[in-house]
Amino acid sequence: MYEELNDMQLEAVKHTQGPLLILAGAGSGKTKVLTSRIAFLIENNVAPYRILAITFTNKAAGEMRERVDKAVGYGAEAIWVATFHSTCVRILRRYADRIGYENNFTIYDGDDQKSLIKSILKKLEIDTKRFKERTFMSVISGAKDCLINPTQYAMSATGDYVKETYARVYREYQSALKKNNAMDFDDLIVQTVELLKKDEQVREQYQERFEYIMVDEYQDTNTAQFELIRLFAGKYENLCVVGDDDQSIYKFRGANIKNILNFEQHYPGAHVIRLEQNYRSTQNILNAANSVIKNNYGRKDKTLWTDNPVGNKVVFKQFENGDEEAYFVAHDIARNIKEGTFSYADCAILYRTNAQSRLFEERFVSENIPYKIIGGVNFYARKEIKDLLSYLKTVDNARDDLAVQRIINVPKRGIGATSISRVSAYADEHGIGFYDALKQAREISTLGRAASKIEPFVQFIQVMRTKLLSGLSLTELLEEIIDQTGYVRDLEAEGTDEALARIENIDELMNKITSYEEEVDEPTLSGFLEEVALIADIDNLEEDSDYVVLMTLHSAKGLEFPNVYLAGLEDGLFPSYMSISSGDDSEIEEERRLMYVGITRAMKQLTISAARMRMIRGELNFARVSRFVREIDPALLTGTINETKPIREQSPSRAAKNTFKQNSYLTKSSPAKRESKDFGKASLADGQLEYAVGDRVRHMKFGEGQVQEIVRGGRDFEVTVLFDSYGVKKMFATFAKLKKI
DNA sequence: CACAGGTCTCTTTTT
DNA sequence: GAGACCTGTG
Repeated sequence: MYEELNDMQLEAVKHTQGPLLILAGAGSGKTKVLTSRIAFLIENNVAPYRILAITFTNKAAGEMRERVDKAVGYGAEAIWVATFHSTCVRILRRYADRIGYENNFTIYDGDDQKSLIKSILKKLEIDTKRFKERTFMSVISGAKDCLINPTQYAMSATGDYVKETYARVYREYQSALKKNNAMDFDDLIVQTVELLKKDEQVREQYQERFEYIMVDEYQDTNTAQFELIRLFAGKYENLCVVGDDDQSIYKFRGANIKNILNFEQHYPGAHVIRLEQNYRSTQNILNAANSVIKNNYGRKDKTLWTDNPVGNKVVFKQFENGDEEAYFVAHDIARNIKEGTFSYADCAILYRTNAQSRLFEERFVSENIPYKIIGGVNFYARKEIKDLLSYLKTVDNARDDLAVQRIINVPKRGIGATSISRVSAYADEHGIGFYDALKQAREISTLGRAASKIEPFVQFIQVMRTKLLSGLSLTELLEEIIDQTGYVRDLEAEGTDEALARIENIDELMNKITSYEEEVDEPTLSGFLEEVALIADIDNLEEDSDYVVLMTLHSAKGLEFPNVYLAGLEDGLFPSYMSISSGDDSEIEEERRLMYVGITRAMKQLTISAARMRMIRGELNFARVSRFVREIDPALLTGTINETKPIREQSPSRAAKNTFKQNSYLTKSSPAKRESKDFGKASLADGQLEYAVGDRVRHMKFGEGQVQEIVRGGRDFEVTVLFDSYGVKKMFATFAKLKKI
């Protein structure tokens, strides 16, 4: 197998001792190197169980597992191939009791975190108008990514009211987690680090065990993960990390690009190998990627090249709006299928935001193109799935207060918010869990008659437990729950498309639990719940089915497709408005890396598209073609960028005018129409607002601009403003809070 | 306590 | 345009 490797790859495979940094450009065969390296280690008599290979996604782990199994054969199953999170879960399931948790702790997903925070804000009487849950979540997550605990955070926050509030919530949040015997995603890493630092015995055990460590996508590690790896590798330091600083796209999640840029400082004497030959893309595609990424500063110097054919030029298309864009992509795919150039599964549509998937989905449905959307709402985050999982969790151990509270009134049992908070208060008072308090419902004096409504619920859970203990299978248990609660029956009665989709999801859950029972030697309810807790949508991408895949650029990292469409290449969407308005070049650079990732997913054909107008959050936005498209060497592109002038000088296209008409927007040049439509009220409107057509105004976000038109809408005035820096925006007067200047 | 209807806000990106 | 939140009614 080694003869397939080029010199650099071979060197990386054979360099097994000491720290090694492999800078692997996109499509340079890094997975092949990693798997070959594992095979090589084993051939050289390294015990399989002393090898650890860490990835970010289950999909990547699964892929590597498969390839390792193939390359190694006997003993491969002993190699530890896993994601950061599942690695940590595995360790914590054994030793969490040494840091004050029980080993059967539950794992909270984003939804759970959110509701926990919500209840904390209520408890601390924090004004949710001024402070948003989201902010707390990201502050806490950010702190954890950097291994800052509540006490440390509080110390750095003194004197700053806002930060002190964050600190209070963080502290409360963390102690609530502990009380619930729960960890959030970040905790899985943080607590493992904590465990390894505190407990010498555990640390030494794993340091001894992990003689050889490999980390994939190293550019995306955050400080906590860096520390985790450092601890793991503490004894042998046979640490091989693979990454590409040009593909670092998770800064918002705490990824610290310095981990890879400064690897040689962290590990003096580290050997560095560059993999610069690309085996994936055509020359045109690769050159397009190179011409974009070279605009970034502070990169590790490298130039990707390929022996592959030159290939077709990159196609650039510009459309009036998002509908037309989706229409084109659908028909382009249909054409490729018809001509036999590509199969559906060869095609992928990549975009910056999940919201963009909708237009494509609608179009694909009407054109009968099979598709699959990855991401958006995770399967296991869907309401119906979370409800049923909450039942399972409650039957399993009921330690998860959130799960119990979620389902206590699903279906309706007449137990409302008031009763729940009374039970909660009682539980707090007596230092017991929520479910235990439910069991004693009769003792809770404040409940009154509501107690009688709670009893059947508790009874139901207890019966399920008994049945499970007496040998009911997991599939049967779930069936019983669905049956007894009437969950599916209610949905059937509803009969809407949405309800039917939910039933399909429930069927899917049944399939998953059944296949879990078939695949695992000793299936347990806890085991199933645990497996499910760490699954992301991308992991469910099935290779053998034939459908077009739609996903965000972030989800696409690590994947490749013969025919790729990059959609929505507009300034303000990609790069995002946030990154442009931050004025921080490093944010644009991160977006540019995302563009680089997107381009390099394509093997044979790449199509880039943009729309002049797009509805974003109910607002019609005009945008110029993304700066990233301009950065591509024009010699590599077909199609021209039809927009050399800034947006403010261009008149709306025909299609744009049509849209205006549909939305009853009138052009400035036809006051007569406005009169007839609004019976002269428009001029009254101009008088009521402090500004009129032609005035200069200021907007909080968009800065200064000129009012183009004011039209009376349903209950408000719709104002169209030409902003100096952001082009034309339409907005409601009460919402926009424009100030005349 | 449940439900319907209205209002307000808003996300890039996710393990 | 969707989802969370609030309010009023039965």
